[in-house]
Amino acid sequence: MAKTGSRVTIKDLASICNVSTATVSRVLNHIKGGYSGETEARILKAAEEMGYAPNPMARSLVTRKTSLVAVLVPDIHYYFFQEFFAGLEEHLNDYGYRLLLCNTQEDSGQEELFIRGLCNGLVDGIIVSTLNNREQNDLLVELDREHFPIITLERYGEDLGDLCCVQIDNFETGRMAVDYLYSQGHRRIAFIKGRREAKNAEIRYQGYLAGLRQNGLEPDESIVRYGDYSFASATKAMEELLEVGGFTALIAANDLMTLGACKAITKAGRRIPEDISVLGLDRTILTDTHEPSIVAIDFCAHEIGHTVGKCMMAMINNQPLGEKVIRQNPIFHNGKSIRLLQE
Amino acid sequence: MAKTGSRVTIKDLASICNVSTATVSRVLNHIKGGYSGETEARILKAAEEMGYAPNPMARSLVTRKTSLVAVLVPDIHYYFFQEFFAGLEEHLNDYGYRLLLCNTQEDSGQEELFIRGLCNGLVDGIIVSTLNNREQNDLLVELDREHFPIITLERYGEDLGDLCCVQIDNFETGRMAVDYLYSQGHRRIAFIKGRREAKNAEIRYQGYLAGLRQNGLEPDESIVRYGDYSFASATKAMEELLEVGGFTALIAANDLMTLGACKAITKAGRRIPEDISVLGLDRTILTDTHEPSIVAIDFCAHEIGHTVGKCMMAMINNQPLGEKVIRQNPIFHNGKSIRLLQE
DNA sequence: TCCATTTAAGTAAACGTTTACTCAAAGGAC
DNA sequence: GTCCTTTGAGTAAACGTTTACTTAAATGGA
Repeated sequence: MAKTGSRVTIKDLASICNVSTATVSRVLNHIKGGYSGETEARILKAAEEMGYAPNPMARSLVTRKTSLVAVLVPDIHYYFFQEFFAGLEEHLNDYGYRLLLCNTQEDSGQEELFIRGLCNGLVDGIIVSTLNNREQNDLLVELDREHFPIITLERYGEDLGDLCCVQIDNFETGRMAVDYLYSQGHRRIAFIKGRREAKNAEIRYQGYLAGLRQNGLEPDESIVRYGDYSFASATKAMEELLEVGGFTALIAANDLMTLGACKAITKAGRRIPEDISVLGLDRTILTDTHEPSIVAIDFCAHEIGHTVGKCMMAMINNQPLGEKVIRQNPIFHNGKSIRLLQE
Repeated sequence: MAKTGSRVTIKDLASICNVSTATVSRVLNHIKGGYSGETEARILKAAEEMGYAPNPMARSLVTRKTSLVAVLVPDIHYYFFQEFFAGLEEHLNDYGYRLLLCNTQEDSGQEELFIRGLCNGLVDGIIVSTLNNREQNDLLVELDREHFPIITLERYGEDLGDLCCVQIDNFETGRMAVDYLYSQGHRRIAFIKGRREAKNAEIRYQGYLAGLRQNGLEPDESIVRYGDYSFASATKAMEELLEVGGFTALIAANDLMTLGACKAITKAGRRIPEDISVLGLDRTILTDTHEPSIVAIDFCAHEIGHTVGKCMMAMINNQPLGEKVIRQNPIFHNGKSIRLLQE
């Protein structure tokens, strides 16, 4: 029984049970009406015994739904995308959906290739998560206009039309970081930014500035440096900052730069957090396992995954979506305790 | 032109070009013969202009191939699986294949559910990677017997039949680690093992023992401890080892335990590597970014991905596979330099 | 008893391809 | 001119479902 590979079809069941394929289909899909309880039991029993499993291709061909969703990420090595994917999968599996994972390798040419190859019937929807902002939004907007379910993550641009965009609250992230350090008594807070071109990095910096002003502190560009998100770039930036001096806390724009900064600090013989407090934007396994332990802001990637999953199911089922832009609040993460800052 | 969402079919092309669907199909699939150059050009032009894209479901229904492969991993958070997935994707994308990624969450019940749901026509093959060895191998063996393409990673058991198993050379990993430390002058080498139930952890330990004997060293159980692969377990194990003392080097069975051990060492006021040399089995981003920098053995997950991709394509195309068990040699990784130990 | 309604099905088209088979015309050898 | 082969197609079945439409029998009310 339940032979896994045997190709028993709905026709086989029909002929064995002396009914039509229509009846079998109705029973198997639990469509009410159109058959007696006796017939139902007979068909169900036969299906069970013969190990019937529906052919997803045949079904999809007629229903025009595949129960497949594609997720495009720039690079699965980023902790954020791992968390995001896990949350999304958790949500969509409940609806019988499976996920195609595609690494675009931060190349928008690749991205377009994937999208064009997937949107024509293979998947019911596409989720595009971008590392930073991308210019090439036209294709997405066009698909969206044709009512093909598309959701983007952290994508920015003037021409996004009605596209459903889910974003991290980058501004709040930066503001929140300052707030925390201020509450710990810090009055001079250095900042290591992300790439100049990165929109979200810029927004985090704006949040940092707002946080300073809100607490009556004067922004000072002499204790702000650019990095390129890499470990080494932050080490270098931190060395420069240490020469300038005059601050008691540091905010770094991502996890790798946080670690890179820490290296420069300990190398210089300063202690964390006694001499300099370090706060990382983007809590990941790297910041979690770091010694000495550091404070970090959690981007709630797992929760974002759930949110996106919910939106995607709504779009696929043609349900109203409410607002098109959803902003996920970051969570403040200090050692083992996690709490939501905004209710 | 090239309207992405419009559903132009082969029939549309046929009627516009005044040919049959068969001819269109032949042209589009580059099947030689059956049409003139003039006809070919006309059809190709129309297809381009109307933005024709074949319906993958309809095609799959008749060809019985979906160009989809499923990858089951216990948890995508493990660096090994990220690397593995990236390598596999790189390889299979070249053949027009896309990957379904499924997190089994280290639960063999989940694993079975996924497999049963996928093997009936949705994917052309399944790759099952296991964190440790699993008992429930029957389903896999049965599918394999029915010639459904299955490849397993790091799976162990008596009853694996003709299953294609790709494995890390865990034995060599342990042996190699000892060899390196011996070459650096160490004569007393401690070891933190993985879980007692884990087959691959046990094999690594056997490699460690063999490495000791091979170099004329006497194994000493007093400087061997069990961990459970977690950071905390290694910190605890290391604290115990430090009390025992009498060693100058340590080998830890994975990346998290390597970091956990380092924490205990620095907390105890000992320096790395001056007082104690640390060598990690499994090089990951965690060991890469650790300060002070540590030596680690790379499991070549990316390369394994390529190997598995090659095997999978061979199985799908009914080509001979050669040996069914493939063992991937680990690579020795010291800071930035990587070199193969065995040619 | 007669008519209307419900129940329990069956029929057949449709989804968009691929492909085995057929076939007519043209070309070439003799 | 006849026969064989090649070329350039067309025909239609098949893949395994779903579903709109039809139908016959049973049920129920008056």
